[in-house]
Amino acid sequence: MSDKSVQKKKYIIEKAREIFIEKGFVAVTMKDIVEACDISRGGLYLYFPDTDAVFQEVMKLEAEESGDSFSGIREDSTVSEILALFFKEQKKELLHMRDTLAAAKYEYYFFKKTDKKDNLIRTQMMEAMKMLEKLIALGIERGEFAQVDPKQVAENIVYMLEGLKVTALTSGISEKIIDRELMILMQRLITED
Amino acid sequence: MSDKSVQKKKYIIEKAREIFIEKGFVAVTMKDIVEACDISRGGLYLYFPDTDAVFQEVMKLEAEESGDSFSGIREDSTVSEILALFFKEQKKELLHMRDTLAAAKYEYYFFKKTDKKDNLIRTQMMEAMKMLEKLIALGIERGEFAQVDPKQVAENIVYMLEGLKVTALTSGISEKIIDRELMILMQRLITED
Amino acid sequence: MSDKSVQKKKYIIEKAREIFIEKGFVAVTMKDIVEACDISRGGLYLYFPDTDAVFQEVMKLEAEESGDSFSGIREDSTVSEILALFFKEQKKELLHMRDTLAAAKYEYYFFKKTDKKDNLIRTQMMEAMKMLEKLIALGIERGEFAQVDPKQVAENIVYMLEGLKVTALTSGISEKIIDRELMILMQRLITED
Amino acid sequence: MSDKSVQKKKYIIEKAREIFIEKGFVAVTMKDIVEACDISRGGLYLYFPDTDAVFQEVMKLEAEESGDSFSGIREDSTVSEILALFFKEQKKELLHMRDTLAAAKYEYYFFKKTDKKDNLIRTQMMEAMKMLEKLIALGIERGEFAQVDPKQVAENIVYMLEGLKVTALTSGISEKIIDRELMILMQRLITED
DNA sequence: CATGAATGAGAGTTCATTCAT
DNA sequence: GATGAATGAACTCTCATTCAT
Repeated sequence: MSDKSVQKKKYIIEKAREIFIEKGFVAVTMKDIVEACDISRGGLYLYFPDTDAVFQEVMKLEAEESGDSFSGIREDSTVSEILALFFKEQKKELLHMRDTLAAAKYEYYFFKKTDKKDNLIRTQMMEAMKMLEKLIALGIERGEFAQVDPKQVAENIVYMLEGLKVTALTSGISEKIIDRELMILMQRLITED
Repeated sequence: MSDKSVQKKKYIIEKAREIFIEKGFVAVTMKDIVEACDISRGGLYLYFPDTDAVFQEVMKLEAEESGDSFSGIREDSTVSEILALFFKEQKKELLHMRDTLAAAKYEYYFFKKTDKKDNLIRTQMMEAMKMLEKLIALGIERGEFAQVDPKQVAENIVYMLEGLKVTALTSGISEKIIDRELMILMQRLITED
Repeated sequence: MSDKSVQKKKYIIEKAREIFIEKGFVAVTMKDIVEACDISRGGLYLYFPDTDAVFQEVMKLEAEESGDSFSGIREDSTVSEILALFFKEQKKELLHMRDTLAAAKYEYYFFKKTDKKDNLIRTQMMEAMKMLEKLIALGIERGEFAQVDPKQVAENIVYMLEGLKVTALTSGISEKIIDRELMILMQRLITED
Repeated sequence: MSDKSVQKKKYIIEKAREIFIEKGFVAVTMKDIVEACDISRGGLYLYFPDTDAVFQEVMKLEAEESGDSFSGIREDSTVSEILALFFKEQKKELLHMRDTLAAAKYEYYFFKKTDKKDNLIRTQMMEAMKMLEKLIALGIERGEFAQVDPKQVAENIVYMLEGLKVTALTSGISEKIIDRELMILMQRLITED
């Protein structure tokens, strides 16, 4: 694919992303994307065969870009500081769930009979779990955290975050509650059981 | 509405429920419902103007029927027993999320700009929270539970349950993990902080 | 299907027949049929899923209607007279092949991987062969025809008629030639070998 | 046109031929040809404006190449031997009609309102007739054949061959029947009337 | 010459919705 | 009330054809 093609494909993905955020996955038509991108009817099909393919690429792009996280970490940060940063990011996301692909992703995976292996939500949850597990283990090692089971606590955190996310999407969730729940999660690490 | 009409309406709602479980909310068409019910195209419109209206009634019916819960509670049950029963019910649901309206409900509320007041998910979460809060307060009063903040713990439980539910829907969740997470929730009530 | 539906279906088939005569099979679109029938886009799909289905019914109707042949036969006709009538019909058809479904049928069967059993062209050829065979056998019995092999001559006649038909369609064929070829076929029966 | 151009054009024609054999004439698109040749979309248009033009050239090439027939004829062959060779060639073709352009050609001429002069099927039929006529006349002269009307018998043979061809395409035809029908044609020349 | 991205016309198909019976 | 035929809007998808490079 030529350089220009790559650019155009990326442009389509970015435009489509906005639509998926707004309308979810199922409700989005190829026509919606065509109109958003202001390209011709057939033009879109040069790049993607269906909305599914577009959505996959949208998710892929997002996954790549989110790799930039934790850029604010300094070498000499304590584990608590890093974790605090992680929760801060999570809070930011929770406050803007409506401007996020989350709902579309949920929709997509609710009804896709997709191989468990290439389930992005699962993959990202697993990655988050592993990252947290390592971090917690390190915190325990350094004496910052209580003697908890790192893996178990990591999983617990991730499930709770999912709960907060989906609640934010369906019912809305206040900053106060977010703060409180995240606080509980953090304290559990520090508090002696 | 005549008696026969009431019956027919209920019949439609029950058939439609199966479709919403299978296909979610957005993907379901009036045609799907007509075909599932084996009624005439025009016939459905006598009862419901669109899928939205059908889905609302499906949810309403389900809410009414789920009121039958806690039927297994005996007068002399301890609070722990009641809570255990509640978690047992939750576990059962978590193991069969795919045969549940949950995904359709999420889908529905993700993209409905609906009045916060008639958001059934919210309502049901609130009810669950209040019920749990009272139960926990009672448990504390009776000395069964530790001195926790009933409201806060109730909310925490509900959010975690949401997290497990949505995870079950998108990625699947093993019985082992369900057991463990529910166990953690229960222990937190009993354990001395 | 209601009486009205049956009427409408027949109406569609008749209109479609004209189009198939004009354009063959492959080139005809559902849109062509819709426009010829002056019905709505979706309307046609209530009756037929695709052009293939329409064409099948067109052929079926034609097969039924062509059963009316040989209505001019009298009880006391000689076999020669009957055969002459048959050839007269064939001549009439050969002179108007362009107003016939023949080309569309050929097109249809050239590229359809259809079960040999439900191949209408084949079926009709076989029927014609059998009919001719019986007739010739009868003619021999009655002493009208020479002692030929009825089956073999019948087949020969049918293949030759196919040859004349397809030639008429691709290159045109003059009445003179038709007369001569049909004459040869007839004479072969009468002439002593 | 440069030498390279000529080569490329021939290459396209050969590839296109395969497609026309497989799909007939009407169903073939410029895209089909482009893909079969693995050339650029625009590239094809440099050589041919539409499928019609491609098909014409395909037929032209084939006509030229088929001129190689009768290469097996020796100077001292009898007319019967030459005719037998001709029928042998015909039989071979009849047994492999599906790997032949015949169906596409029929399709093409069924619906082309083309000038009778440049109708290749007609031209080729006429040539075959003339060739046969001469051959038969020669056979009669040499005393190999009975005193038939050469022109009339030649035409008769050609029409019958058309009948067998089109039957082979639509319904299939067994080797046994081919043999018998060709035998009948030959015998008619030899047998005394 | 050659490429292949881009366009837009047009065919296929599905459904929400209406309405005569 | 109930039916289901009919309509037409909306979407999907494919190609012939053009054109900048």
